[in-house]
Amino acid sequence: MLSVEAPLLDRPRADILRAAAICFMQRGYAASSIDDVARSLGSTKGRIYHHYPSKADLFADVFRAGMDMNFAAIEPVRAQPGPAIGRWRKMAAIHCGQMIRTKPFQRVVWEGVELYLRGATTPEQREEFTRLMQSRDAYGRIFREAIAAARDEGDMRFDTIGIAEQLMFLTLNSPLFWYTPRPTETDGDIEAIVGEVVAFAARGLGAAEENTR
Amino acid sequence: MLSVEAPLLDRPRADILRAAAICFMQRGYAASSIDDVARSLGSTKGRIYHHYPSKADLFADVFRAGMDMNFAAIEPVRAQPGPAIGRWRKMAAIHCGQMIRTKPFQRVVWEGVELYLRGATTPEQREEFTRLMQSRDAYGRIFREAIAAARDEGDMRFDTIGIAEQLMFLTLNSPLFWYTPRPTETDGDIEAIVGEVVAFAARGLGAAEENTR
DNA sequence: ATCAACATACTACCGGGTATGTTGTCAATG
DNA sequence: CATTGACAACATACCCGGTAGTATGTTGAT
Repeated sequence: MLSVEAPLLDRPRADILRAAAICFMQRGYAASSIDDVARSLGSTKGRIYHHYPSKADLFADVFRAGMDMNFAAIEPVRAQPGPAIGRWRKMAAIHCGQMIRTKPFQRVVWEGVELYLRGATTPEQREEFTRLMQSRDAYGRIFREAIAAARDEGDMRFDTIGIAEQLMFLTLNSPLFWYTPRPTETDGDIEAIVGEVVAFAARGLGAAEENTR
Repeated sequence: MLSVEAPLLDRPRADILRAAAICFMQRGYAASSIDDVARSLGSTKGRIYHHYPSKADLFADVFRAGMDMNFAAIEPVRAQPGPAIGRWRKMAAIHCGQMIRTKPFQRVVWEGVELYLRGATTPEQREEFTRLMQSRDAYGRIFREAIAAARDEGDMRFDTIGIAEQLMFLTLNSPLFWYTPRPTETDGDIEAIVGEVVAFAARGLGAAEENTR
């Protein structure tokens, strides 16, 4: 599930990506130095600058990898037939699981969105970031259309779709901010957490109590 | 509502606080420079360092001011009699409104919590930050006890109280991340947003549909 | 022998912090 | 009532550590 290589075919870059993701997660983009990332790899800057032209490009590639993993994860259930609410429940559970299992990458995605919205990008980086944001928007639209369809089918009810989408994503993303892996943790433990989060989001969106599965 | 002076009695510091809050909100703590804050005040570093010994202390004081405003805001309804769910609904609405109306300060509180949890503080600052975190925990406990009581009274249902508290706060805090003030906005518009957010959180916590008021 | 994949050494600059002016106010004093 | 001295509230000038980025080795594989 943490396959950075899959859409990459590029082993040396994958190691750098993982280390960078963890570094950016721990200290944030601005407070992370390239030397930090290199040190956590037991290497030096030269290695990183050989593969990435700048710190911003490295960050952007972590962002991209995170989004790629998300798209890949929901792909199997994305076009599944049946009522929208069933599709949404599966997609939501997968997405929430991604936040837990690939947390470092997803925190970079989160911070990347914030950096973009704050306009904290140089004009050159702006173009690359805009592409990444379009990717994220496309991903968001999949969920938005699912809950819109579920509302049309009478399985959800909420007022403003924009607000509903925001609240839904924040709920599903919330493990990014409070989940910390425990040594003895099993897949079942994680699924239990995901279950609670998805249940909260579903009820919040006005869905009935777990009729679909 | 945006009275920084109230618990301060110190006008010059209040101006610095506001400017710092906005700066920290826009670029984040690490990427904000003291010169940035000073520039936004039409001044220079000297002014700020005359009132605050370091950047971290300035940040901590913005944090403190934000928490003070939150405590003051919920004070009137905090010990109100009647069923817990009614108290919670009012507290939740007030808290959510705070996120909108005093957004710059609340984003600093948010980032302060993150910095603390990441351990991105020097040993000296650690002590001050610990006090601030205790304040925030005390604030959180007020809400936690409210939803716990509401569950005992049969008006809410959820499994893990810890997760429920996290999801509740993230939902109520969410305007921090997507709300942007519009020029033509009225108090009614804001209250409409707050209403939707609180309704989402209430349903998420398993409350019935607005029977209490 | 060439080149990818690094390491090393170096530069330039930004930003936190400090040391040192400058100015207005206000209180005490002769 | 004018003077002076002290101090708060800043501004200016400077230092210095850290960091992004670059330029230049070095080495192993093909």
